[in-house]
Amino acid sequence: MGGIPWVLHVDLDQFIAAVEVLRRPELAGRPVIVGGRGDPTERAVVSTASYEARAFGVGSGMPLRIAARKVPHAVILPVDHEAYLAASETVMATLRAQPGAVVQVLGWDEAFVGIGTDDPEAYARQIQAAVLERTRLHCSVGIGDTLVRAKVATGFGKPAGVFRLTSENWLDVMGGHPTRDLWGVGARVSGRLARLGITTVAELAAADPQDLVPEFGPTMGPWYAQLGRGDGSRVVDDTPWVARGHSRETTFQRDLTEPAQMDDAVREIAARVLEDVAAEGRPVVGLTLKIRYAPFDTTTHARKIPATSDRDEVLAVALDLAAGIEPGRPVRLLGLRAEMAMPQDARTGHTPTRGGW
DNA sequence: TCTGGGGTCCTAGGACCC
DNA sequence: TCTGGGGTCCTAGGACCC
Repeated sequence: MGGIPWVLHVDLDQFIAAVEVLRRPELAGRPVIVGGRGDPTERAVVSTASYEARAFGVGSGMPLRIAARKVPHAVILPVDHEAYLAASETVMATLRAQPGAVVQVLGWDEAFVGIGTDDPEAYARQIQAAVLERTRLHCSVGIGDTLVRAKVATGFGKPAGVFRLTSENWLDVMGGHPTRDLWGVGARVSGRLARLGITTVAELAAADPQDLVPEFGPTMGPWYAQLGRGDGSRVVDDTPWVARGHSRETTFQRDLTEPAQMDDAVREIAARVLEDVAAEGRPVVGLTLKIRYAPFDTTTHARKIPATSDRDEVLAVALDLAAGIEPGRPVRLLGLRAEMAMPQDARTGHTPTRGGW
């Protein structure tokens, strides 16, 4: 494949809501909210809202209860992981089928596509058409000369558009934006940057990386400065992802108060984690129990263990960690994460790090 | 606005070792 | 018996993303 190397970032538009509307065409044009088990009286949050629902101020992460209050006539649906996974796999297969494409999956509804071409816009339109034809789903495409610029560009293309962001126009387009609009800068970090007198992308781009070290450390400080410039890796890496671990957690509809209930919950969660781990055929090397006490006070207890694939051994450690739950405090959530041994080739191979981007 | 679930990575501080 | 300086491993917590 000839031409200049480009990074494309493909992002499905309102993915989850779109999948739901596809199988229930009568919902088209209506405010659709997907979250939890679809019951707004339960403890749950919004996974995705359709554009019609977003117009009422509903967004992902919002408690379902609040969303339902804001849009009383909304259609509220339960999360259906299988359906989204199936749709996602079709989308990713379509991307991989594009001539010359190197595909790096980022999640259910987004991926980087590396391609050598002299007309990235035409290639992007071709991708959109192929995805639409195969799945009836619309996507937006960001074009960039780095991963970061491609990822940020997509936001300007939504919905169903294409936008190009390179070193040429990065500061013109992004310079005046708050640092929060960068991929990897959240509410906390943007606040800490603001205390250093840095509120815009242009200011972050102009910052001396070394000046950020005292606040953010030797890895993250320079990384944020680089992010401000939009610089970083240009390499789309299609190495299959190897999970570091698997976890399950449950927010109880009513807080648990009895130790026996908590032990039962840990057994149940551990069984599900072990199922996920067994599917990988790799031994467990560490466990982390997550406890959220009412009202919302979260802590973790972790332990490294000698590599084992024995379910009873893992369960015994999980229960031992659970013995550290403070007696007398109502528990809102319990979670368990199992860390797995990395396969030999993955350990020696390329491992993506935040600093590396 | 009473706040999910599944991930990843970074940092700080203590233990321990030489 | 006023106390160094690395290095590594471990745990807890924080931050971010979709």
